[in-house]
Amino acid sequence: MPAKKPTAEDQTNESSLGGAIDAIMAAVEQEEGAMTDKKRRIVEAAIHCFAENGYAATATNTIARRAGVAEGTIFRHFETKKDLLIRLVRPLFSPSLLPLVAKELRTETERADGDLRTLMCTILANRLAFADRFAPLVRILIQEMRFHAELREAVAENFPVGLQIAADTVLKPYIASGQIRAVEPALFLRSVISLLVGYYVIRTEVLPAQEWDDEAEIGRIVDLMLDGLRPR
Amino acid sequence: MPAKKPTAEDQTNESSLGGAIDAIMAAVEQEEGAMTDKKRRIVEAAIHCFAENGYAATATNTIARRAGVAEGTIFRHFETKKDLLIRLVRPLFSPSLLPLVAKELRTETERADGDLRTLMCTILANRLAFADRFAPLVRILIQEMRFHAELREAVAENFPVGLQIAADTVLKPYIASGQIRAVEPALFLRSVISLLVGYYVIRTEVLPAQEWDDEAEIGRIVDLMLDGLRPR
Amino acid sequence: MPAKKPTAEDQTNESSLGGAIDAIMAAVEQEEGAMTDKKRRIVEAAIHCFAENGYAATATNTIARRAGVAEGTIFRHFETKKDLLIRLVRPLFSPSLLPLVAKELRTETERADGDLRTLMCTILANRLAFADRFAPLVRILIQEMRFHAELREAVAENFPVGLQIAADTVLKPYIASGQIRAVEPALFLRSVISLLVGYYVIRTEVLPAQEWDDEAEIGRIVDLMLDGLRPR
Amino acid sequence: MPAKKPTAEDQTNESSLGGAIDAIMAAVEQEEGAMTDKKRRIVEAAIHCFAENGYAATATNTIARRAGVAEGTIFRHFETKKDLLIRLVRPLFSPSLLPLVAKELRTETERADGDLRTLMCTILANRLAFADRFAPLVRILIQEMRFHAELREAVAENFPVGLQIAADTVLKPYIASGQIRAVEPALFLRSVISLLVGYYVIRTEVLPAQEWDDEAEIGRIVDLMLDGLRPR
DNA sequence: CATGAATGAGAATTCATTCAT
DNA sequence: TATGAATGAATTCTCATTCAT
Repeated sequence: MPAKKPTAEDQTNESSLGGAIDAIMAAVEQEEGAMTDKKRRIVEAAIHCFAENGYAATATNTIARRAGVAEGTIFRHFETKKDLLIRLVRPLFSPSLLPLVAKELRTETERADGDLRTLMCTILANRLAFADRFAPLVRILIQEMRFHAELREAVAENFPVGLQIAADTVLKPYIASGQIRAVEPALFLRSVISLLVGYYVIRTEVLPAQEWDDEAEIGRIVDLMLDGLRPR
Repeated sequence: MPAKKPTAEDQTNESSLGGAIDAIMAAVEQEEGAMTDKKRRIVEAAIHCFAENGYAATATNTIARRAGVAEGTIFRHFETKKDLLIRLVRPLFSPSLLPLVAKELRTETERADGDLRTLMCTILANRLAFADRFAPLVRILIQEMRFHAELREAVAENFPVGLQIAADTVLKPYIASGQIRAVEPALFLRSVISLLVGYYVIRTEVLPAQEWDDEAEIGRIVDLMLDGLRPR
Repeated sequence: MPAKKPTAEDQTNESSLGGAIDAIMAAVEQEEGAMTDKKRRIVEAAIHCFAENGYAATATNTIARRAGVAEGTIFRHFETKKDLLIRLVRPLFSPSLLPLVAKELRTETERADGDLRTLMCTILANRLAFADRFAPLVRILIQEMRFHAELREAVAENFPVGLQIAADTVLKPYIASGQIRAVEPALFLRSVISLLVGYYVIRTEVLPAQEWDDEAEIGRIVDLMLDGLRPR
Repeated sequence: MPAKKPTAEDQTNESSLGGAIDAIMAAVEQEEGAMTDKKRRIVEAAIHCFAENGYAATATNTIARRAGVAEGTIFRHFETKKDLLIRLVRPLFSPSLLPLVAKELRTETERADGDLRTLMCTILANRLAFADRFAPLVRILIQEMRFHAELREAVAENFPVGLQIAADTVLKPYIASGQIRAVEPALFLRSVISLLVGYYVIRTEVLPAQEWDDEAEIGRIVDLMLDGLRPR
């Protein structure tokens, strides 16, 4: 018995991904169709490994061990290692995901009932929740985008759509009603995203040990965006 | 050596590092001491390769070929591939670099002569120039930080110092004089950095093909920061 | 599988291990469990190479070529080159081997029926046969012991047991019956082993070209041991 | 300053060779002629390293560091690594060494004045002293002989001479005078050497921690040789 | 579907040796 | 004589992928 037979035990369930994995697996399943148990475990393990060590530094052998399957099994389900990467990230651009976000946005807008501050807080909070839910996938996407044209293209295709939706839904009505100055939509979006991403990175990567009160922090960010640094 | 704004051309041809490399090499040389010609070429090639393809996906053999040296020569100068990575990035935390930035900040503050908007624009412009000058190193640092504890530690050690300097030099005097509302320094810094980084990424990574007018964009960012979205 | 006396011919042609290899492979198989054909061939080739050129001077690539397998295959079955070495030598300390020797000793003792000379001749002859049978492994063990703590430990663990058995089975009864002077067991054992090893080395390493009559030589050694140099 | 400059400090003077090194260096010097300080240190370091880790596992770089010289310096004094090995061991076969031993033997014989036991004890004690004095060289010789034809040839050329001397000086006269039975010289020599080597190995390699009383042990060995195991 | 032994190209690293200074 | 940077072939080990079972 030369090579140790991998077992499910080998899966180090240190689950640094938190409950996120369930939402992700659901999204992946929607893309991939029905999955056998082994395939599901491969996907899960690959997300773990890619997110933690990066694509290039992850051996298929490592994924197999973590998934508790034979190395060959991976290649029964995914043509190549790269194919695995791409199909993992794909759900992020699922046609069912972006419209969902758009719909959420619209609902939030209606609920806020014209109160700009409430609206922005809700939007940011929801985006933050989304990021948390898909954190490992997003992390993989961001890490690997630079090195894989396929991923870049997927982003390029889908991102503008999201921006347009956001601009149309949020920005225009409020500029029209005079509650927001006439800023460029691109600047507005970039700024909101930058501030949110900045907070997200600090919270999860730079100072994860610290206690964070998302609601309060988002409130401060929104206030800064709305009122600026200068005293009124 | 003035910062050279990267353009789309740089993305495609072989030397995407542009003139930046000279400033970097000078900084590296200050850390490493006198370098033989071959060692210099190894450093240069490694920066290129790591920045373009990532650390894990770069073979030492590739670096050697690009540097025009034998593969063994790399290991005469750097104990391991990882050692090479770490010593490349080190100049970013050079004791001669951070104080320099601090000094620049002070000079800028004095020059602005109390005009907040001018000051912030100058600061952002200078930071942007710095990023451009050390772009490849910064890119390597950001890409690899997640995977190498040594890099994270170096950042953790040096970053807070920079923040403190910024807070003391810029924020406090202006809050004292009533030109800035009493916001938390952490929030202020995070926001400024987020907005600047967001712009930098968009400009160099997401839409490098577009023409960017740094001065104007920085002006808009500063206005947003100072006045907020709401009409005054 | 009777011991085959090595001759000068064996020294020069490729398979200097002669028929010994079969007995060895059986012992290795008992330790390693069922082995694939390729693994068996790796073991065989490694024994050959290590015995002939030493561990440090043997390239895994050489072993692979001799075994007719890909180099990678070696590392599928053995974690490192050193692991291969240690697992090769292990059968020499197999729990199934030492008791076997002890049992042989007892049988020999009984058969000799009190005749000391016959007994000692039988014992030496059997030990010589054992050495011949496992010659390559023994050679590897002796050559590499100095450089690998793991091997030394294995010897240190197992050797004393063998000595004790020998002392209890052979020496004590004969001292008790007055056929042997009251010598220290340690001295006795060391002497017998030294004389036998000395003969073995001369026969196989120093003067392998010469014809050796094992039975007669052992007789002379035993006579010397029993009667000494002085005329009686 | 990429590579650390080796200094004399790097010589780990844990001197496992004991005072032996002086006698050896004198012998080497007689072979090599006058030596520069650096060359002497190379020789010393090489003896250390080869004895401790074996020839194949010792890097010239390691020798250089231990000697506190540049790697290139080794090749100024010795054509190749193998040349270094061979010239190190050569003093063991120095024309000045073997006759010396022969002369010692004759002196010992005369002094013993016919008393066989005294003579043999003296001889063994002297041989043991010799082994101790040249231990590292002897160790290297024994370890590497199997792998280097040059060494084997040197042994083959010189060993028989020593045997002949021993036989003529010690054995023949005592057989003639009836103090020793008419045993084969070869058997006699082999036995004495085996017993002595056996003791030496046990004392220095197997149980070096134990306290050894050379004189007493040699006495026991000689008694065993002379009187045998059977009671008289 | 699943396995896991086998592959061989390629990875990082080592090392004896050369050579300009 | 001494240096140490440079070399490039060789070495140990890794890894994505294939394929017979």
